[in-house]
Amino acid sequence: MKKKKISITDLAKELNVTPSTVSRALNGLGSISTKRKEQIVNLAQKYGYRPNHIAKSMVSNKTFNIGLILPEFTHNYFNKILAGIESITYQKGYQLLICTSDALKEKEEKSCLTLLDARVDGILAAAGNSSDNLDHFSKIIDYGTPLVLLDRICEDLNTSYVITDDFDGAFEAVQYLIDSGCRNIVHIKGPDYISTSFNRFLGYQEALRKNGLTYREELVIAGDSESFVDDVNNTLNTFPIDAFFAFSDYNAFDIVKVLKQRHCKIPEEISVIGYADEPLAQYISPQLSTVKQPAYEIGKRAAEILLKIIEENIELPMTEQLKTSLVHRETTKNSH
Amino acid sequence: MKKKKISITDLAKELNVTPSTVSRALNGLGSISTKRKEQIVNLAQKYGYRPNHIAKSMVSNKTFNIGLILPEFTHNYFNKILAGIESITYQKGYQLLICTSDALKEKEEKSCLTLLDARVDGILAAAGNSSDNLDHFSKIIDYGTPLVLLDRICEDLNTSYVITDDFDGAFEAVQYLIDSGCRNIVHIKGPDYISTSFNRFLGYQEALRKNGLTYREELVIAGDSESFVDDVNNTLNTFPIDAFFAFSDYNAFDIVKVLKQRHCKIPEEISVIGYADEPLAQYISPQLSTVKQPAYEIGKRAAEILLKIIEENIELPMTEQLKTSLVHRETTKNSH
DNA sequence: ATCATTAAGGCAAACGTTTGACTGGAATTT
DNA sequence: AAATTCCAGTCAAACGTTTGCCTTAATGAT
Repeated sequence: MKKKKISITDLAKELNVTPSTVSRALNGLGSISTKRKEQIVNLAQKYGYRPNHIAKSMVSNKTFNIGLILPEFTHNYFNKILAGIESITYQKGYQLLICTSDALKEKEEKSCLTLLDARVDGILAAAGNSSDNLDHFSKIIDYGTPLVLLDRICEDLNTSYVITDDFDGAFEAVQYLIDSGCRNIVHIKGPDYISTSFNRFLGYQEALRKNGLTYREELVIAGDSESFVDDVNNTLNTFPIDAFFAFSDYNAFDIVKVLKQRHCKIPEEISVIGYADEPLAQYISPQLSTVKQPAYEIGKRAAEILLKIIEENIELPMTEQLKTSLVHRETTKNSH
Repeated sequence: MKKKKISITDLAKELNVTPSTVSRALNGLGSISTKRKEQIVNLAQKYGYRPNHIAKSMVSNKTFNIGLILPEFTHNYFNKILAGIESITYQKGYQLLICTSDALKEKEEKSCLTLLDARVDGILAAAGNSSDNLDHFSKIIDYGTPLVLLDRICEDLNTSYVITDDFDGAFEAVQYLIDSGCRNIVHIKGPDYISTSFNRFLGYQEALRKNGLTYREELVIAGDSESFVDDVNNTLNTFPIDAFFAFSDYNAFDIVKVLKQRHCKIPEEISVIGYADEPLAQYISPQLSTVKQPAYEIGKRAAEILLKIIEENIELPMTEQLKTSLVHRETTKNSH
């Protein structure tokens, strides 16, 4: 059975002083005689007094809790983000209240309410891919709770963001492919309504354009399609493909599998670049070249920004863009 | 700026009733005329009233928060535990307050205090270190907060446990290797200060002993050493090795890589068994045989037990031991 | 017409803490 | 000696909610 903890009032009674005196003694505020203070501190020590954060929250309207909404925890990407966030919140004395959304809009909405009800001081959220509509987040903003969104920009939502430069990451990857001699580069595209996948798509196009290669719609395949593997095979049968740039590592894994089945030489005949640098990338054979997102850093920066907003009462939203880096492994040729 | 949320008192004022009436109307308790009730509910709706959980906690002495202490989140094992826990707590309307300990006793202690200070309804913890001093956990017990420990039993601590049998898991794995004809079995050992790795080490030794094989210190390699890959190669050069039993899948992956470089036939010449069944195990080639820990289940059961203790006010501790299972894939021979 | 019952809702305390305003007395200044 | 300052504390309200007890008025039974 949960025992009643000793309270400031209990201490006050035992010493025949008022709770205010005890509070001030313990917090070192107001003026209290050294003798009294010592007496109070000693008694608190003796009983192992611990302040009640809940009661504190009531009066201060501050919980030192940060809400975190992530789609799931089974992907390395989100774990690293979590680890990054935690490194900051721990240091600053905040606790993390976590919610998983399973990338379902419904659960995401519910999580927002739950966290708001819990009166968290701020919220960090990575919107799942399935929600093209982010109204539930505007509820957070309306209430005035600081919000930092990870990974995806949403034009309509006037809040802070920490994102990686998807355009640039994609551009760099495709530029590398071109530099290493590839000319017929397929892009595996993610859902259109997600800013990240759209930006990678744009980066792909821009890299082609800048190098005088024409963009061909036939060389773009939807990565989330049912017929994905078939589409890849068809494209390989129809065009003289020499490279793939995929929206995600998982798509890239599938492509490597297909190419191995077709006894294609990787990377001599066909190069492959993925996106995210999942740990798997290093373990498959050949090891996957990929665009590395600084997940830990993203979490860290997002937490830093959120706490800055909370503690310095900053009103205007800020956006921070982190750099990706191309990891050259075994599915790409050396560029000249 | 954080806006003040509408409170029960605000609603009460606007309708010239008392807060008690509003509270009862909203909770459907006490007797209130249908008209009044409707009026109150409508107004609450209009203003988007949301109850303040903090205030509720003050009077009920219940937070609907569960504290969670894990060493880290970058390993799949703990993520799965987290996912398992979350699946239960979400369903029962509890929130998770998470703390990472980095397997440091100091942080672990601090986390205990933090969670206690936050007045969580219960705590789930996976102890990270092997120190026999678990005073910080006994503090939780002393205060009467329900506690379920994961993964590791501590004799002195009279509380509930959900564990897997590392000794047994290791024993079974090594027994399998012996049954399939291996005699010179290398063990890749985890850090000494982690009890799980130590127990697996003991299981390895016991399996050898029981089968009349002598334990040889030279066949034990530290998995976390800088020179790990060199050590493996040296051992392979020096002894007629026919199997590896690794403390973790990641070590096993590295070994497979080394063996492939040496053009060793797996499993004909050398067998490999890992530990944990990381998702990667199925993606590498050959697919890794490994000891599967039911991580998701562990989390789930631990959460179930904790909530049972909390909600049914159960006093006596319970221990549940979950079975590991050997997953036979492509890095082990069939046993006779 | 009288008494008992009940429905509807008010009152106030409680949870643990903080904080602005106040007070009584001692110490200091003029 | 009177006026001023300062120290050490007290008082009470506030945060938002719940809940046991009480009051009022209406309803029903006799």
